[in-house]
Amino acid sequence: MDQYSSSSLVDTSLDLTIGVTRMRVEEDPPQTSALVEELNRVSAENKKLSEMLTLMCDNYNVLRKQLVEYENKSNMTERDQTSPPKKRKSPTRDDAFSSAFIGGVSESSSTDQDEYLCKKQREETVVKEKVSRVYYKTEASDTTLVVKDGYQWRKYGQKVTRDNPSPRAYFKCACAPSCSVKKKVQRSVEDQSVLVATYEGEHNHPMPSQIESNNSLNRYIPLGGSPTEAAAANRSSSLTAPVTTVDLTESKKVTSPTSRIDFPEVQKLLVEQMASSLTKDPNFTAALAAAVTGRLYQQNQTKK
DNA sequence: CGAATTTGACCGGCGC
DNA sequence: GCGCCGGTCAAATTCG
Repeated sequence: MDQYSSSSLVDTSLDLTIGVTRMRVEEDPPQTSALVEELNRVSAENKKLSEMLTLMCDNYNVLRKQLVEYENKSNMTERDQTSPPKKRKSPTRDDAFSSAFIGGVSESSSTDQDEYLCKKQREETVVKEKVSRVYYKTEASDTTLVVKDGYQWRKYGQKVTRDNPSPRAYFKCACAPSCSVKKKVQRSVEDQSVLVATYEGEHNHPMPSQIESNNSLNRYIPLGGSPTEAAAANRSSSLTAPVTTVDLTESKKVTSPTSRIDFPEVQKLLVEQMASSLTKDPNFTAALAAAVTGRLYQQNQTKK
């Protein structure tokens, strides 16, 4: 989580200024100067974007800090309160944040007087489930509800729910009954190309096929965050370009299979994404080609 | 032929 | 009490 926030440390800017000054050759034909100008403009834009990214990261850090403070405060006040019994609500209908939050409360509180709450907590302790939600980006045309997260799952049901036209698939861990983790997979209402996987419980065994999940051709990228965030990220990129966003909703207490991705891997992925999106940009390739030819041209001139 | 998936039936919680 | 809805079961079907 915080590891993402440190993405501000990742230098996302590409050194496009290479050779720009040296490219000012004696003759400097009008085409070259135009390209150099374009290159300058692009590097300025790149610099501006880098600054914006840094600013965004700073803002994120501040917001994150405030969220943590708010969480702590809420935990404190809820423990003090002798709140009236609330109507039971299905945990699956809660969003990721509140579910994780409720889980946190049930773990930490032990001094409640209210009989109902005690009973409820006992129930929750018995269930002892940690709920986390992960968003995966897929091809929009891909109709399967299969999420390759490294674990093996057995599908035991599928249902069309009221709030979402796309069906919801129910999975149990293949190691069941020894591992009682469950997973629900459904397409996001907002963006059909985003799969929402809700994990209930924690695996009591290691990931059986980490390599498979990494090398799979049908590579799913955990998006995290909200569907809107994921959808927005999807809109801003090509369909094939994988997108990774920061999961703002997931509590540190909640562990999901995808949250185990260590930072260097994320960093590598980011670099790959940037590289692929840049190489797909015709403007960038044109500018790069111009820079290279310019450099070659300069070398030829100096040799003479 | 066994394992995995599909799909309709069933069950329990919740709101009215 | 009844109906709705999400979740689960298990027989039928498909797949390797």
